[in-house]
Parts: sequence; structure tokens; C-alpha cells
Amino acid sequence: MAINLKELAARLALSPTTVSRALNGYPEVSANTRQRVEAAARQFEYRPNTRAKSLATGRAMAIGHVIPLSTRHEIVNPVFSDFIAGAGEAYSRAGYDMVLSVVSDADETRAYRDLKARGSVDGIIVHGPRANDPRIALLREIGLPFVVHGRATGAPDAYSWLDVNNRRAFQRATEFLLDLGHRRIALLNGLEFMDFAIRRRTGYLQALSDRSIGADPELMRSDEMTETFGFRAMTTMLALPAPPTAVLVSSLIIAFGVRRAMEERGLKLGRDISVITHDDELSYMKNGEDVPIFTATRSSVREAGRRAAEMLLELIADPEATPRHQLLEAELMVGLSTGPNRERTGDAA
Amino acid sequence: MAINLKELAARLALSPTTVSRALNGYPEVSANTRQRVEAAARQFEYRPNTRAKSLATGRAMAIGHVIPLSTRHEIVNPVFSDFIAGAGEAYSRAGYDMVLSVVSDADETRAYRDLKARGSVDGIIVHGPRANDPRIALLREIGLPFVVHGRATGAPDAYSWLDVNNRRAFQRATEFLLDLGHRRIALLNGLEFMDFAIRRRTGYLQALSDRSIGADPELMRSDEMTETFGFRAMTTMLALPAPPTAVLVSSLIIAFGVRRAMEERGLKLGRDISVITHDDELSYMKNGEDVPIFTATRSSVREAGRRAAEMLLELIADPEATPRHQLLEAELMVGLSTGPNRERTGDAA
DNA sequence: ACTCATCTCCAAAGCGCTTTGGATGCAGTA
DNA sequence: TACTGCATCCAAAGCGCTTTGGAGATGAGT
Repeated sequence: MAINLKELAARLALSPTTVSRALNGYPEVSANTRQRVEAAARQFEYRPNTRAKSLATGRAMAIGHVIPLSTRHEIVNPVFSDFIAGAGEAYSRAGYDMVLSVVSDADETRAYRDLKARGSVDGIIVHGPRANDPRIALLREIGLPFVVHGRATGAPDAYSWLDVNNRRAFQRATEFLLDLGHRRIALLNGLEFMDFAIRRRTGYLQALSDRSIGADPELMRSDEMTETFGFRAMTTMLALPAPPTAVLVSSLIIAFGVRRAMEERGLKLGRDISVITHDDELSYMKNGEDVPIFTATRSSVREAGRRAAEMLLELIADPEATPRHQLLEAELMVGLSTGPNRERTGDAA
Repeated sequence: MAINLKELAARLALSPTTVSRALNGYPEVSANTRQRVEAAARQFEYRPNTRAKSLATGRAMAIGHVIPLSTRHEIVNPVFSDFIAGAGEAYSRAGYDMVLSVVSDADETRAYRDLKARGSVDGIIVHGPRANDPRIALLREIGLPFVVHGRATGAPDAYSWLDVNNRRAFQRATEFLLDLGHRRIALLNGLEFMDFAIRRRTGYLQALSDRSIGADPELMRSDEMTETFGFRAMTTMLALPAPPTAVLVSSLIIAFGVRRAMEERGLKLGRDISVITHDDELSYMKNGEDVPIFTATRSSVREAGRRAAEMLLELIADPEATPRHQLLEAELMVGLSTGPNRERTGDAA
């Protein structure tokens, strides 16, 4: 069924050498034969065997994504499929395969080493970096090109990364709420050993301190980003003597929970309490259609995947390259969930 | 850095043949040498080069998942990452790699052919089957073992699949609502060219007709499964002269939208209107913790991924095998979102 | 003493491709 | 005529592994 180089060459009464060269664009073949070869390749639907090709060239033509299957937390999951979709696009365009390694997090180190030793990939995308993430040193030692989706504060050496400016996004969002007169602003963050969560908190705290507003520990929560977390945290906060008038949350799913807690108490989004969420633009989790439901700091994870993949491919093409960085700015999209602080408006009236 | 067979053999003063045999468990090697070889392999961290191995054996030791990147609909996405996680577990255990191909749906056919022709995979998992899905005939023609996650009603020949009993789940859910006295039961379904959606509707209609209750087209909607869809559809239905007293929805995300529409009107879940949802047990989208928020037909997508992968590996191991099937029954979990029809209670009182 | 089976091991071919190092033929040059 | 240079093609080696078809040694059987 599937034809190989030798057969194709035989059919053309040419040597495998010439056919290979013709198809790979080498100059030592006449324009005439090149056309004949290409026509025949199309006709017989010839596809070079990837295994053989990469054995011969030493390049795997594949990129690895290691997904630690944590027993404790499912962190990467919600954004993962969109990131993959974006990266996958870039890979197919470049003729690369994407190989996924799902491993229990105890085996993660071994997974990277295996990928290298068995020659299955030319590079790796690192997901869900944490502060001082040990994987960075590991990958450098192994000698496999890699790009980190996010950053790992505290990593000793330079490395390539692509990240959203989480600090700035949350700083701006906080300022936006401050400008609306809010003073008691809560933060419902992701788990704070994750790097992005740390940065978001930093931005939030920065904005507060810039206006000389003290942070209230009661108003800062951090947990896995689920609907339930949003609901519970918000319910608890609403029961405080001085509940927040605005809330900054790290994901749409959390925001759904927050909204539920509010509605259960008859509070209206944007009027009684303002909410800003981060929106990864997940394809299955839209923040409204034309007008955003939630005011949001928005940055497409899919786009991030695409760019991270492209960055890695460039790195592989030029091993001498110095580490690259890409810091994506999140847009601040005004939706229906924010409004002026009514407590103060009330004061003034 | 990475040592290969020849070097390892040289270090041991043995031939590559013997070393290969020792490591792959062939009998023509003495227990003594086998131990020596294994010890050395461990010491030097020898990992056979996958490319070379599969070139020699003809087996790719990899499974392909083709993800059509539809321009129109993002169908597989929300459940995709969990399915992958489950399948990935099974693959790593068996020493298989997982390769993902993200392709625009126009290129999907070519993607399958390429995977086969270039020898990159030994088998394929088919995602998101539709009625009369052409991929089944295609894959059979190509001659690549495959397992379908779901079924494709109308496919002419036998093929291996793993599916949730969607019809039965929704039939039972509908009966459950009927038993609670509900008569106007709405259905918010996924897109009905998807096979699972068709089956769910069938089950729903079956339950209604079994009790001689006519289906009201006004109460049946089908769309992409987003929060917005749930919200809009429910809002519209609540404005009907005779709104539904119960709703059956196809995903938790839709259910969130439904709840929002209800809460906006001050209606309480389970008291004013009953809601049953299907719950795929996505790791990032939990239906409450101990007591489910929503009464739900529950079936783990991750478990499905694991089993589908195992099924495929068995198929690959035994090419003569006849097609296998696995029909998983969903559990009907009673949560806080269902209760007796108060209209009728009202009537009776 | 000879044959035969058994146990260990190895040389070499082969998987499908790329790539090095020519070979061949032909036009241009002296 | 002989030489050079160029364009075009090919034979063969090699990528790292498996696997076929022995080879040599040992011991049992007669």
C-alpha cells in the first residue's frame, strides 16, 4: 500500500539518492527530473517514513509536552487543551509532531530524561511553572531546547519563556477598581505556589500600596480555581462585618461561583459588587458574546500556545540563539460586572 | 552523553545482538549475562532509541489522536483534556507515546493517511463521532487499528468503540423527573449532529412517549455547550406562557447558565425548577464536593480515556481480534437541584 | 570415538531514509 | 587532442536497533 523511497526510485528508473534530493530541494538535480519525481511522488502518494528520516537526520521532528498528572492538584488542565490547540497549529504548519507524555509527578524528571535519551523529541514546552521550578535546571542539564509557558521566579539562569504580564494585568485591574471608588477589594487567586498566581497577587498588592491602601488578609484567598471555590470564598466574605465592594478573581470559573454566591443573596453584579476576572479566552468558556459579561483582563491562551511553539521551533533551528522572551500584555475589557462603589456614592448623596 | 547499544555492548565485551536479547527478555542468553547486561544498562542509563527501534520492528509504539480544529465549532475541547489524561496514563504504563495531530477539519482525512504512511502511529483514537461519520470507513480502508470514543450511528460496518450509554442515562433522568411529577421537561442538548447528542435526545423522547407525554419543540434546544447557551435558552423558556418545571441539560457548563437565568428571576434550583445535568467528572469542573450541587447522570471521561486506550492497545496486540465494544453506564446521582413538581403539589393542595 | 542436541553467543543483513564521495558525460578552453 | 569545469546522477555507508542464520562449546547418548 504505502510506497517507499526505493520503490518510488525504481518506478522512476532513478536512484534513491536522486529521488531523495529531488524531494528535499537539493540543487544537484535537474529541473526536469525534479518535476518528474514530484509528479510521481504525488501520484503514488509517497510519504517519507518519519522514523527512518529522523534516524538518518538525527532530528525527531517532534516536540514534547509533559503533563504531570498530579495526585494533589489538577492545575494545568483547564487551559491545557486550548494551549495545545494553539501549539498544535504551529507544529503542523512546520511539519512537526506533538507528543504528549502524561506522567505521575514523581516520574516527571525521568520523563524528560527519557524523551531526550530515546530521541523522541527535539524540544519541550514546560507547563505550569512554579517559583524556583527545578525543571529549568534539569532541562538545561539534559541539553534539550525548551520554552516555558509562564516564568519561574527564582530560577538561577536565563531561559526562554512566554508569559502574560500577570502582574501588570492585575495591577491595572485593581487600579481600575480603585478609580471606581472601591477600597475593599478582594482577591480570589489560584494556588500561590504557581508562578502566575504569585505575580497576580504582587500586581494587586502594588496597586493597593501605591494608593496607600492596606491589604486585608481576610480579603485574600487562594485555592484551586473551581466554581465551588468562588462560591464558598464569596459567601464567606459576604458574611464579614465589612464585606468587599469589589472582587478580583483569577479565572472565569471562579467568577461563576462568585456570581452564584452573590445572586443567592440577591446582590447584582456590577451594581452591588464589582467583579473583574482574568479571561483566558478558552474556546469552550466564553465570557459572553458581544459585550463581555465580566469586566476582564483578557489574554488568549491559544495564542500563547501558538507563539510558544513558534519560539521553540526557532530555538531548535538556531541552537546558538540566546534565550528569548515574550511578554504578552492582557487587555482590560470593560464588561457589565463593574461599576462605581455605591457605598461611597451613597455617602456622597 | 546518551549511550547506545553498540557502546553498551562494547563496554560489556559482548555483541549488540546479545545485549539486545538480554534486555528484551529473549531466552537465548544465560541468566548470568542477562544480569550483567541489566546492571550495566541501569548504570549507564541506557535507553534504546525509539526511532531506531521502531524502524527495526515496524511498530511505532505510539498512538495518534487527531484533533480537528474546526473553524465552526469547538466540540471536543472541554472534555478533551480529561480524556487525554486518562488515555495518557494507559499509554505510559504500556510504554507507548501519544502523538497529537491538530489539523483544520479540511485536512483531517489527509492527517489520518499521513499518520499511517509515515509510520508514526500504530493506532488511532477517533474523537467526537457524528452520525454516519466518514472517518470510520476511511480508517478501515487505511488499515490502521482504531477505537472510537462514542459511536457513529449509521456506520455500515462493525468497529470498536467505547461509549457512555447516553440514551439510557437521559431516559432514566427523564423518568426520574417524571416520577417527581414533572410534565413539562425541557432539554438543552449539545449540537445534534454529534452522536452523543442524538442518543440523549432519543432517550429523553423515549421516556416521554413511554408515559404518553408529547414532546414540546419549544422545550428542546440544541447548541454548543456554553454557559451563555444555557442562560439564553433558559431565559427564553422562562418567558413562555407555560415554562418548563424541569430541565435536562447536557453539560455542567450549560447548567451554570441555566442556574444564572433562574437566579436572575429569583427562582430556586430544585424547588421552583428541577435541573438534571450530565456530568463528565472533569477534573477542573466539579459538581460540588460531597453532595452534588446538581442531580446528574455521571460518567468519568477520564476513565473512558483510560479504557479506550487499553482497548486500542489490545486491538493492536491482536490484529485478528474482532471489534470490541464497551458501553459504560452513567450513574444517576441525586443532588440538590431536583424536587417534586410544585405546580402539581399546588394543584393538589 | 562419534554423533547429536543444547546452550550461548555472534556476524551480518535489514528497517527506510540521508549524505558522502565519487562516476559519467558533455561543453568550453587551450 | 587533452584538459578543466560543470551538471547530473549513483553506489555505498551509516543512523541505532532487531532478527536471521549460523558457529563454537559442552555434555549426553550409543
